[in-house]
Amino acid sequence: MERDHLDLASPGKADHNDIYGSSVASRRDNMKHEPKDSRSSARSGGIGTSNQNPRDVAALAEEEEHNTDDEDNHSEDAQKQLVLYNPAAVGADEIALDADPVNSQPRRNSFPNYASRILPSVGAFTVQCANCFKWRLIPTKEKYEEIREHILEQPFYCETAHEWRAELSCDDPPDLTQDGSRLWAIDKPNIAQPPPGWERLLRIRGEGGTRFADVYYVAPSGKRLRSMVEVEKYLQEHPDYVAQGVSMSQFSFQIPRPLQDNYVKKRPYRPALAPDETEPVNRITWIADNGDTDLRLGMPGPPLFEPLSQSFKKKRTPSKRMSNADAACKSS
DNA sequence: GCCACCGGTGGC
DNA sequence: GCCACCGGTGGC
Repeated sequence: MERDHLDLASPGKADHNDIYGSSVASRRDNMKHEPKDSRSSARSGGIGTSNQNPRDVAALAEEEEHNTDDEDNHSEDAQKQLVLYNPAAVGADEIALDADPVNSQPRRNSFPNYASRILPSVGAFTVQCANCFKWRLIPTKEKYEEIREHILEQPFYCETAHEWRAELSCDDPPDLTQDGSRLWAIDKPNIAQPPPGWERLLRIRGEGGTRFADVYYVAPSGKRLRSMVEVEKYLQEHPDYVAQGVSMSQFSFQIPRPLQDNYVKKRPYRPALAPDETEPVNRITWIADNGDTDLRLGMPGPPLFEPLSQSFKKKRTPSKRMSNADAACKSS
């Protein structure tokens, strides 16, 4: 069941697959750090184990900015400029990938220990052809959500893209490959499209945190809801939406998973937990952008897939809030 | 005071 | 290990 995500770049091995991707873009500014490339030889553990289950959906992201005040272990992207996905930069007129002005906005967290950090955000969406396994860019978030909703029953093929790319076929080179140039995450399949007028927002957290991402639903009123409990409550308080047909089944707070193995901090072992070998149906993978400023359609990209994780590992320093966590940890 | 982002817990 | 929920907090 487990397959190597690298298979993506070498179609032909996988079985029936449909993988979506959403690309996450973030910017890096500046940098005072000397470029280093200590990680050029590093190997990603994550990639090799990622699964390419036919049910997978993937998200792709550019690397987020590093904490500029941290040690200079962020390696090599010192001089990288922030790059949001820019369709014009692709230089291919076959596809116009929407750079989502909302999701592409660089975000900064506001925590002291994350100073200057810019968070990744979704910049593009991709889906894997179930026949050739090449990744195809999806022009809009809406189209992506539409495809994702029924991906299990209606696999995606290159031909599916004819709606926006008339000539596309499996003979064409992939729109992009998992070349280590950005963060990848495998999305969940069959997530309902948000109700009309509502938006499903995916917010990528900074690396090294306890969670990879958060999903929010934004109601037409602008109200942000962050759990099924909140949605339910909101609908109860606003029966007009229910009357319009909005139902709980249209909401899902499932988040994608980073391909990069160490993107999320591991939770300390809890002996009470039963071992669980079962792999969820889907896995997510992230690729960190190594500085390229565009999604190079059809271009192979550098062969590396080294862990961006190395550059993030030491980011988090203890804080007062962590001392609480420590206390909680010890007490349990 | 709001809210976006993060941590942590409990459950599985 | 993943998921769901929600409290806390700094910046605005």
